[in-house]
Amino acid sequence: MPHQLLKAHIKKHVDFSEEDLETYCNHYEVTQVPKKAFLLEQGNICRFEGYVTKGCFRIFTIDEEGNENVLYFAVKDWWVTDIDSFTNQTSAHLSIQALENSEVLVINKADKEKLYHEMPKVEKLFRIMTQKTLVSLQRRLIRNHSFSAEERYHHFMATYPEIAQKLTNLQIAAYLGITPEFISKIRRKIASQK
Amino acid sequence: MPHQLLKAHIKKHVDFSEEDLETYCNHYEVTQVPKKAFLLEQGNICRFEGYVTKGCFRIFTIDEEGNENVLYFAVKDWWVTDIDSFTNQTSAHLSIQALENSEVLVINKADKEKLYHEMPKVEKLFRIMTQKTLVSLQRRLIRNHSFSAEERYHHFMATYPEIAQKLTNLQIAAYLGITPEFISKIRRKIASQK
DNA sequence: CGCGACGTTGATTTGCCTCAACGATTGTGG
DNA sequence: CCACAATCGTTGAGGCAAATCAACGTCGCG
Repeated sequence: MPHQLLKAHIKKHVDFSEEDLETYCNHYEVTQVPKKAFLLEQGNICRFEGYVTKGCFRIFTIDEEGNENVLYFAVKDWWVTDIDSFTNQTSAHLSIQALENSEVLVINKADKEKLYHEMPKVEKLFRIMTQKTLVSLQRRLIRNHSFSAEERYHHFMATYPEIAQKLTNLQIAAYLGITPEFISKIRRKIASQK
Repeated sequence: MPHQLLKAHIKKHVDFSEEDLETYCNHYEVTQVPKKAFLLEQGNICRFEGYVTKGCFRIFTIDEEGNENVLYFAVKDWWVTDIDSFTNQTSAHLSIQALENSEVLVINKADKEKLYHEMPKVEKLFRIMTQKTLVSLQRRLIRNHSFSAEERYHHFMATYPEIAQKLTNLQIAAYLGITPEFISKIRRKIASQK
């Protein structure tokens, strides 16, 4: 069942035969991740690339002052990995933690390399997906420059309502780069306008 | 000569035979771009993917309030394109302008698609390069959250001294998301410390 | 030479943070 | 199942980093 989701995901991006899909997806293993468990911790080497089929993750770093910065949240149909650490097998800058009981399809480095080699279409798939991710990150960067904290909050809530409802203000704040207190003040403002 | 630069660039990332390199690079055409000329303007469709061999470009957007936000600067050995517009042939969000007399190797969409199809290694090359770009953008996003304006300025100057020397304060400010006046104040502070 | 773009500087303002105190809600062990 | 702790959300006072606005000096260029 979880593999069906992955297959549908792939078909949206590239043209795979049913046979290729089968071969490819068979290398992914279903993993249950309990709430609060870490899939990856900053400093370790990322041994997997994951595709979320259930639940929710936060992908974040902790800087020198101990502040948590959330790079993104991953729910059903999103990918989770530290790309840099996974592709180069170097120490990870990112941590990945489940915010609720979750399920992920994971593939290891050796299998992934083998598939890149044996199935050129896999290169294409990930070239396209990485490009899409890059474009959305570029837009987010520009938004961070041209929007105020309040505008970024509204944008996030409007764009990802299903994700937002799984999160605490603290987590949203760590994603937007603002304080939870300030989110509270934004909410009050909205409430008073109604 | 400009093609040699591109060849060296490719060899750094993937394993191409001399023959493959030759075939591939022959599809790139040398283009001269005079200072202040636009390679691409927001709203048009991006017909090219470019590799800079000389000069300097700014890749930016103008938001509703008329503020310019610089996504990045491209000098020798950097790529310039609006990925989203180029891959989907949709209207561009980005503008690309030469800051000095420059030279670019460009390839058009049809040739690029043909090469993706005929040479699977090209998929790999761009998958890898896009991943690297993504990682550096992720880090930049985190830096924007955890660093102050002054720290970001110092980081930029320390990381890209050769690029910085080609830029005005106004351009650096548009890249960092701060005002040119504030850069001026940072500089004064540095000067007074010596 | 004179114009326009850029850099500097100071005064003022403001968006957001910090800190601290206090409810509300959730989770947990007895 | 309740009590208590821990975590989270709210609120307000005060502070600070950086923006805004305006004026002026300077440099490169037509």
